[in-house]
Amino acid sequence: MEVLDSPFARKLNTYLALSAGERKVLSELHRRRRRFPAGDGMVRQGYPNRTAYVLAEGWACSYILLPDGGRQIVDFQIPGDFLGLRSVLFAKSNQAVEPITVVQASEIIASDLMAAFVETPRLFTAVMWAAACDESMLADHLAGLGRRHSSVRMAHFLLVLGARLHLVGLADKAGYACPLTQYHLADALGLSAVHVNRVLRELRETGLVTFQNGRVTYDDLDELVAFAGFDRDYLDDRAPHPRLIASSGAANVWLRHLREA
Amino acid sequence: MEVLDSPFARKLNTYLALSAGERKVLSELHRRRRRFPAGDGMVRQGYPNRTAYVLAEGWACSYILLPDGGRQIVDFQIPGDFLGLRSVLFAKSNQAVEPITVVQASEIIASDLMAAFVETPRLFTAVMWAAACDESMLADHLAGLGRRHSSVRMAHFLLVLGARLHLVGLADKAGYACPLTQYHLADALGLSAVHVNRVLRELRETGLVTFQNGRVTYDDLDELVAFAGFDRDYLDDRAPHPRLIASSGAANVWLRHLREA
DNA sequence: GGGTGTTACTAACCCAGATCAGCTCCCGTT
DNA sequence: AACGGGAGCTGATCTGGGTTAGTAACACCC
Repeated sequence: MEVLDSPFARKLNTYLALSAGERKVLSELHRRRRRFPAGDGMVRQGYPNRTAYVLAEGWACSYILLPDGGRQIVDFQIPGDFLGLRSVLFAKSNQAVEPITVVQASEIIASDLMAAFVETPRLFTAVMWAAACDESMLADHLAGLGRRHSSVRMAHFLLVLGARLHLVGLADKAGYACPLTQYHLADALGLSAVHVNRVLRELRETGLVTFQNGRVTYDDLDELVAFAGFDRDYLDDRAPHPRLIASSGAANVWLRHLREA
Repeated sequence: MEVLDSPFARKLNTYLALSAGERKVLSELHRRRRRFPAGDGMVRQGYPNRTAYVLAEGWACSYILLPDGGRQIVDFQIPGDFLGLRSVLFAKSNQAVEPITVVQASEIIASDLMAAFVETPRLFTAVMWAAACDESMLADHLAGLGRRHSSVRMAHFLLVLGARLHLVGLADKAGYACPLTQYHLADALGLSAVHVNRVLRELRETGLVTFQNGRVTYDDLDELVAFAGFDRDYLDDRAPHPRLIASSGAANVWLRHLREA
């Protein structure tokens, strides 16, 4: 199989096989590259911002700062993820975005995106699917914070992250490279950094996963999956509805209606 | 000011003043009414489902069932809210939806919605805005679960709910009618029902809010807002970007491009 | 080569909130 | 009138995870 030129294309391709033409259009969206050094805010909370990006390389996170100074990481962005979509739509975003490593991102201009959709309507379906998928993961994250105990929450989180990275070819059955610090995990999982350390030790000592030296290594994947109550079909079940694929995309329905009008 | 005919129209109208024609198109979407008795599942977790609804009357909630039997309520749906959008897009939804009271909902057929967008493109902007707004509230809920203590979490939650109900004319400065039980609050806020009771008592006894007999009453709104660290402009800040309004909607950009193609 | 910052890691203690085990009140059934 | 079930409410006890207060290892920089 041909190597796809960007993680974004690779991700979209997973459930909606893209034609050569569609891939070309996609790659043209990636013209305006920008580089962000690690740690510098890309989007600030409460400030207007008008650009969206697609992450090409590196990791970032979006978070909410609370009045008492605490922060809650809402999501991590990995290669292939959209970034700052909300801040284009809203006058102010309630979230801030910060690169974790050095980040390479392609600036997406709304009109370019629209034009791309027009040229290749199936891209619309694919992008909508990716967005809906993200929201579904957000709900899952929320359920973990509300109802899972720390070690299960951690185990589940590491597995979801692995599944997402797998989609863009950055993880395999053995594990994945992970630039997060224990502080990032704490802020994402609603725990203290101290407790994150305890939980990671526990998971390591019981032979489930090892989080160390910037790598996550599955020590016993089956046990880990069982312990976390992780749905093995995690991302598969979020595949677009067969009907959508069969009709070659909602965008086509849209287009047909437009032309009849 | 004229009374708008549905909560959905009323909500969309708040930030994007709708013309009479647009309102008419909207109301036509509401033709296929369905009634759901309280308690019966409308969408089941893990089952395919192909219909989306707009809630016209009553309350519902969407939740995730965890392997250990716990449940986490992800969101409450109040009149004017979309419902089951995800389950149209995905083969399976990871969430279930259940009416809390008797629910009147309008079945929305994808092609009707598309047709409506074509007739009145600004509706597209308005609906996208509402969807993005929901996602932003989801992130806020998540932050509460991760980083707010029980009483602040509760206070904040009751205020957000009030703000949402206010948008559709179901709340005023004094409070609002609320059919939720303490168990609902527990499952939404990640607490035990016992603790919910204690927190509600505390808030009542300190003279901030009273949750009783199916009503939420603000006893001291200013104090409550301060205590919860609630952003007074909560929903205002989620207004669409001025640019969107000025250009009379993203959908127009979209349409223009389509016609040039 | 010492100074300063960041991340990992640990132990001791404490508290927010869970769990358990009851209670009452209300409303709808038979 | 008796029954049952759901919702609200409360006290006693326990515990998961927070907080505080450190140490150690490794950067990077002057």
